[in-house]
Amino acid sequence: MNVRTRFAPSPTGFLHIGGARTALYGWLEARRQGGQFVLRIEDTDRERSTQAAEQAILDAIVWLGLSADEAPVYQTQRLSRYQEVAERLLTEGKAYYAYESKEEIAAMREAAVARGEKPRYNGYYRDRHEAFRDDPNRVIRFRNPTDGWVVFEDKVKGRIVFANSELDDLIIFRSDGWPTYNFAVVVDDIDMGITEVIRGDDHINNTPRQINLYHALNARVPEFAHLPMILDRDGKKLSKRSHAVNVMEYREAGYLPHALLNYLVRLGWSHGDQEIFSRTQMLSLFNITEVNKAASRFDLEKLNWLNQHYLKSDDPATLVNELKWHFKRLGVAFAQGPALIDVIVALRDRVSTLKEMAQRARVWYGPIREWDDRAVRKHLQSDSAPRVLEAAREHLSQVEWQPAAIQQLIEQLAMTLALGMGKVAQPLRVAMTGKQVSPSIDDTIYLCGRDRALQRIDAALERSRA
RNA sequence: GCUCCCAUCGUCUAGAGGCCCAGGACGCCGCCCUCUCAAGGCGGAAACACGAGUUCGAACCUCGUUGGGAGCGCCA
Repeated sequence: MNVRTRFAPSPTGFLHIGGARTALYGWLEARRQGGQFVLRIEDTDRERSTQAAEQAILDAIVWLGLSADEAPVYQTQRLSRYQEVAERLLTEGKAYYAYESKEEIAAMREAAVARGEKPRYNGYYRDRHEAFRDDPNRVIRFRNPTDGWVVFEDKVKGRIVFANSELDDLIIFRSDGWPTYNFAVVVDDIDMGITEVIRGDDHINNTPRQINLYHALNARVPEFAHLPMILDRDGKKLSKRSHAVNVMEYREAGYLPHALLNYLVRLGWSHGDQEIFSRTQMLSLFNITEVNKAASRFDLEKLNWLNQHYLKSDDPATLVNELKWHFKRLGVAFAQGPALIDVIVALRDRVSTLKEMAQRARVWYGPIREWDDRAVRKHLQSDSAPRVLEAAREHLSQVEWQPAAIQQLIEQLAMTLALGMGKVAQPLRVAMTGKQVSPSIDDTIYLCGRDRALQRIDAALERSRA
């Protein structure tokens, strides 16, 4: 059977990390089996849906590389279809008009709660067969079975059973003439030929109602896979407070899309002891039935590790564009300065994000922005510093401008001056960067370029005498 | 309140009755390497929520307790 999955965001905000994982799993599940992954924009909440949010979600999906196989479906463009299906249910007696006001319904709920019951609709219009009438409170409700059970085999949670007696007659068409979520989802999933519904486990409680709707429509019920939630580091629901929830904030923070994907795929799923998964490996190994049932917490430290892993192991050439993106955001004029690929190789063992890389690389593209006073005192204002700097200046003005040659020069310098490498490298390091931390000294000098390196030694000599 | 879901190191997880006095990874700690910081190498501390039951034998099966989470909208 041709497998079709979908990701169905509502355009009321950005794509958050939990949504990204849902999309990833749906994408993997469909692609692994040679099926299709499609998008549906659930924009029937016209109050809260925005064009900007929709675009932000689409952009994030593109950035992650979770491309859909077909054009997105928009619920707002399918109104006549929903009306048609609701009509059918009405004529078949499987749905009915109800005319309570919102206040009456609220009172109904309160009364139910007061009686110690679940807040539910009391079915007043269920058997009254009221005809259509032009009433601002007119809604269409689904005639849900009152007894029996709804049983389904969830692909991650296993067998789940609900008693129909726990359910009530849900509204499928609102008084404003738009369908409600549970109804639109079912009609869409049927029309789109969705075979596996993959979504957060906060939807488990909606599932029995939806299954009853499938039955009423004589449609084949798809399979369901309810994914556990992703919690923040404290085990609370993800929120702006904890850390970034917006996928695009991870790009801004310097994470690689495949690192994020690798992190997400391992959050709730595993394949033995394997931690590193390329897209291709995920595609062949992932199986939704192996996903964990329990909620998991988002751990930034592990994401950092993965991100650095890819920074270190990816072909540096493939990182050039991503680094440029971060340079632009920081306003770094990267056209004048060392080749980006050299910067990447020099820094990738030392940072865990591209943002950090871009920040640390600034010294090679512009003036030293700040001086570490401690570094200056310790390494520039030492007894040996002036000698080291002067000798280095002389030799650097002539040496072949390659890291290996520079390295050799410095080692010789240490010998000639009878100083340890620390006494030679540290003053130069502070001279080149203003700090006592940087890549290896040969790279640090090399990346400055000869002119800038010599100027910086002159400036450092000034400071060493200050 | 009612319904549903969940429960192995701090975190992500392996484990589908004996292979487990529980393995890997991140993080943490120590040592090595070293021009700084990293990276890397080596080593270490660290968990089966609790209680019954089934069984010759339980992290794995059953029941209960406790603790988390979700839902109960004319939101999705």
